[in-house]
Amino acid sequence: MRPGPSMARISESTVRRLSHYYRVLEEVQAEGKRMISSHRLAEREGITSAQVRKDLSYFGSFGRRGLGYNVDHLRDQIRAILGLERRWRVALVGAGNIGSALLAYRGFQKQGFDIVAVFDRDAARVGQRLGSHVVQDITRLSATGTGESFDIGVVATPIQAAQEVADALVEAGVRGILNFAPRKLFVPEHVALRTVDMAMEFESLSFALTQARGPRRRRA
Amino acid sequence: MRPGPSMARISESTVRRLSHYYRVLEEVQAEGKRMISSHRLAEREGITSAQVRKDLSYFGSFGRRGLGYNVDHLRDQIRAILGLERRWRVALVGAGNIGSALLAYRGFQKQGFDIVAVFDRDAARVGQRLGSHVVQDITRLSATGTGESFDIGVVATPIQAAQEVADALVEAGVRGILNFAPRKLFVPEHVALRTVDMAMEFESLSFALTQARGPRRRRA
DNA sequence: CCCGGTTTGTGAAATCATTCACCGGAGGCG
DNA sequence: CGCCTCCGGTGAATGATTTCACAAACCGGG
Repeated sequence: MRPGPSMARISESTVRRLSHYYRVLEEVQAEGKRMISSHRLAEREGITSAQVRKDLSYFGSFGRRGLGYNVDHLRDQIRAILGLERRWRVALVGAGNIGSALLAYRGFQKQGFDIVAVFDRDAARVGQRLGSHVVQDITRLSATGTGESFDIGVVATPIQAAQEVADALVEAGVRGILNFAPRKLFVPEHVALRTVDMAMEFESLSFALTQARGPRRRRA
Repeated sequence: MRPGPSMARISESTVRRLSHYYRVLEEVQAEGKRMISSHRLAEREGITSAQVRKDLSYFGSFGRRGLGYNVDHLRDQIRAILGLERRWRVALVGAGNIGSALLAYRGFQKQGFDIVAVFDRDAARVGQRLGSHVVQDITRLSATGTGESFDIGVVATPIQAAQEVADALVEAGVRGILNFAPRKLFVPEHVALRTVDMAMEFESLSFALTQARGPRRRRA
């Protein structure tokens, strides 16, 4: 389970690329290929082969010189590294647009993330069916938490409620939070936090498009 | 419009932080504060004050020594830098879960991003009403493009269609693409690309949670 | 068994991003 | 006015990440 070398601090970007490699390997597997070189893995991700090898080297030696990587084996290794061999219990807070979309999309479940409970604060939504779930009142989060716990909490609420909800999730014992509200959340050291900020992505595009006309673009 | 110094290459992280500053400034404005220091701006984002000052310095000198930044003024400046003074015409491709959520969420419109057309390939969805839009067949993308053009295209399709759709959007003349499909897209040099990969974020959490129990966590 | 063509793993170098540390402008107070 | 405190702008130092470049491993063929 910890096959790698000294297990130094792994950068966030490395982990993100591991996810990408994993997806490419699934594709390549479906294409029936048995081996793949770092070079070909890289070109499908638009990065350099050295980057691929370096990323993998943090966790061990999975390739064979002169041959490349065995697709099945590397996929299994990355799967283990990312912790995808087990299933994760996810609590979703916020049954609005994004929350509903996440719930309806079955792809996460396929990867091992089970949304096992849905909460909302709005009385109009509490009690309603949403897919196979019944929306529970947010106050029941801690109550439920004592009986059956969650690994991960998803914050899909309006911006004003986000920090409060995050606190409640931490209270309920989650060890990771995925935040869709466009603001910085503060959580204890031992809780992992990732944020998906779509407004920010739009604004980043807006910036790029605005710049594009002024100064010359980056080199080829 | 280009108030800054030599206008060096601005890093992606700096632009992302500008978005954050912008949001914090809106909050602070609502609280009625007139001035804010880099230190207080930083602590609301969980970063250092030097980072704030450095980020802003790429674009000009907006503060006053001893006083800090004028909230209204700085907000306006960042708004201009991010290109949020104009409105952007957005084409949405994919009327599934994510697409519908994006359409229903009015927040982007408030920031200047108008979804002006919705496309899908699925015959079952084409022709249906979705909010105030009628879903058009994907093949009409290029046709529409000649008449009225789009600035930004949003790819909210299944993974298999994503590259094809991106190509069609480029063909239709968009200058930026926001991709929600969990795969690397290839677009020409002159088209800006941003990707929101929720599966990757979940996997990144899974990694963090898996690591947490093994080796010691990072320092305080 | 040796040679040539591949491809990994990895220190070293280069590049990129963040933080430090200090100068100088700004106001307040006695 | 003189002094003290506050705080932005910025070059220099540090730190993190990516790329380079090459020795060693591996296979196939003669």
